Parts: sequence; structure tokens; C-alpha cells
Amino acid sequence: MARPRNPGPTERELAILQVLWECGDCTVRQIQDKLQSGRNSNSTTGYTTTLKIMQIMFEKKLLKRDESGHAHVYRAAVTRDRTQRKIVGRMLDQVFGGSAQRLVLHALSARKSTPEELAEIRALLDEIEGDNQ
Amino acid sequence: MARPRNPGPTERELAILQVLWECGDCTVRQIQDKLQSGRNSNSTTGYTTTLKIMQIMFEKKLLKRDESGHAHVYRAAVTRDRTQRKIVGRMLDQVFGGSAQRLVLHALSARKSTPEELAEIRALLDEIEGDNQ
DNA sequence: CAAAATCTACGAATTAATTCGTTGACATCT
DNA sequence: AGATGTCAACGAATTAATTCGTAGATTTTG
Repeated sequence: MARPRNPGPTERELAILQVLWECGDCTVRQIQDKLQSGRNSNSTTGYTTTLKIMQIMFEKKLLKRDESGHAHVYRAAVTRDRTQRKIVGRMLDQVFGGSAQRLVLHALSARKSTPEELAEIRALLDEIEGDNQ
Repeated sequence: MARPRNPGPTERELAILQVLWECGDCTVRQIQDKLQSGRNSNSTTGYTTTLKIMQIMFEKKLLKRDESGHAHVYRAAVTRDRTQRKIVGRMLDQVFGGSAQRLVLHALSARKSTPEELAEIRALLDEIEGDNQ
């Protein structure tokens, strides 16, 4: 009679995954430092908060960890690609009614892309059209 | 000492906005029927639940309503474009580290697009490149 | 070794989101 | 008018997410 659990990683969990995807294996302390130093506009959170979230992520199988040392060393148990794909897929339905086109339009207008990036997107379009024929 | 309020519309609120954006003005009953008939894979929710969410959305200024009749008539107070833009912007940072390109790649591979849609995306790319020069 | 620092684990507190039940007002039907 | 049905408002209950405090174990430092 209440909200069912969210399928994917939450916002905070995603921030932690970002660090792990970029930096590889980390202790909680390393994640905490990265989050604090590079925090964009979020509130400062304490060490135990980060620890707690990572423990939950471990239970959810979002992270693996090496417990041999005193400080546990964490690693992402899900790939960046797969996670991003799931999130985009869900957002396509929830926000864009399944229209990938509208999503792309907004994505391209939301940030300025470099000419190189635009060229890569063109290449992808070529690839997709090639498959269709 | 807890979670701050989410900035944008929640998942359920988004589902209601989708209907209003597509169908225009609606009573709670109409929204409820649409959600039940077209529900994809979500659990069935009762009338009062939908009513409650729409009342909260009214308080949040996400909806306007005409209270002159017995059954209130609701209307979206936020545009689809603006809402989608915000959500994409937030997701760009949270999920894709600001890389619009990666988001586009996933969006295009997540769903098959028609040749017409792909052509429109090309046109948009042309436009963007024109602006840059 | 003793003191200080660090880390994990446990549990508590807070809040937003979600879900309904119930009640009273109003409308429609017979 | 009386019975029946619809609707808004209120409040309660549940759960996930988030945030820390504290205690006990381990490591490092003097």
C-alpha cells in the first residue's frame, strides 16, 4: 500500500557509480573525498552517509567489495553502458512517450557539442540507416 | 537531516502530465481512466490516489484548475518542452557526466527510429553546425 | 604500549512519495 | 423527496531515500 522500490540506482547511488566508473576501485574515503571536492551544487554530506549508501548498494548488488583489508575496497558491479541504457530507456517512456527523436533534440540543444561530437553522431546515423536497408 | 525535495515532477506526476499534454484539459476521472487503460506495466492505482497526486501537483504549481463546476477541470501549468529540457539537463550531468553525445548514442540505440526521424535529426545537426560558424 | 585516527556496522530520525479509506457536499435518477 | 452515485478534501499508513550519531574493532603514531 505504498511506493514500490525504484528499479535503478538512485541519484546518490549514481553519483557514486560515476566516481567508480571513472576512477576504478575505491575505498569509501576516496569516494567521499571525490564527491566533496567535485560536488556541483549539492549539500555536503558526511562520511557515514556515503558509507551507508555504499553498504546499501552492496546489498543491492550494485557494488562488489574486497573485504580482506581493514578498509574495504569497492568496485562497480554494473557497467556504465548497461546502466545508462536502462535509464535512457526508462526515460524515453516516462518523459518522451517513447520518441527517441524528441530526446535527441533536447539533448543536443541542452549542451553545445563540439564539431567532432556532431560528426560522430552523424556517423552513427549513417550506421543505423545502413542497417535498416 | 534528510532528503531535500526533488526539483522536478516525480514519476507519477510525469505520467499525469503526459496525459494532460496530449489530451488537453481533463477531470481527475478522465486522467484516471486514461492511466488505467494505457498503463504499461505499473500497478493499478485507485481514484483517490490519482486525485491526491493531482492536488499535490496543484499545490506545487504544476497544474492549474477550473473549480467552477462540481468536477474540477485540470490543465498543465508547465509546458512539455520546458519540462523535458530540465529533465534532460539534469540527467546529462547525473548520468552522462555532461556528455550530450553519449546520451544521444544511447537514445538512438535504445529505440528504432524511422528514416523520417533520422532525417529530422540530421537537419537539426545541420542547424547546430550552421550556428557554430 | 598508550593515544589518536580510521573504519565498519548498527540503528535511529527525517522527509518525500505513494497509496487509500472515510466523510461530507453536491448531482442525478426514479 | 429519497435513493444512488460522483467528487473533493482530509488525514492516516507505508516505504524508499537520505542523513548521521555512536560503539567497537583495527591501524597508525608518538
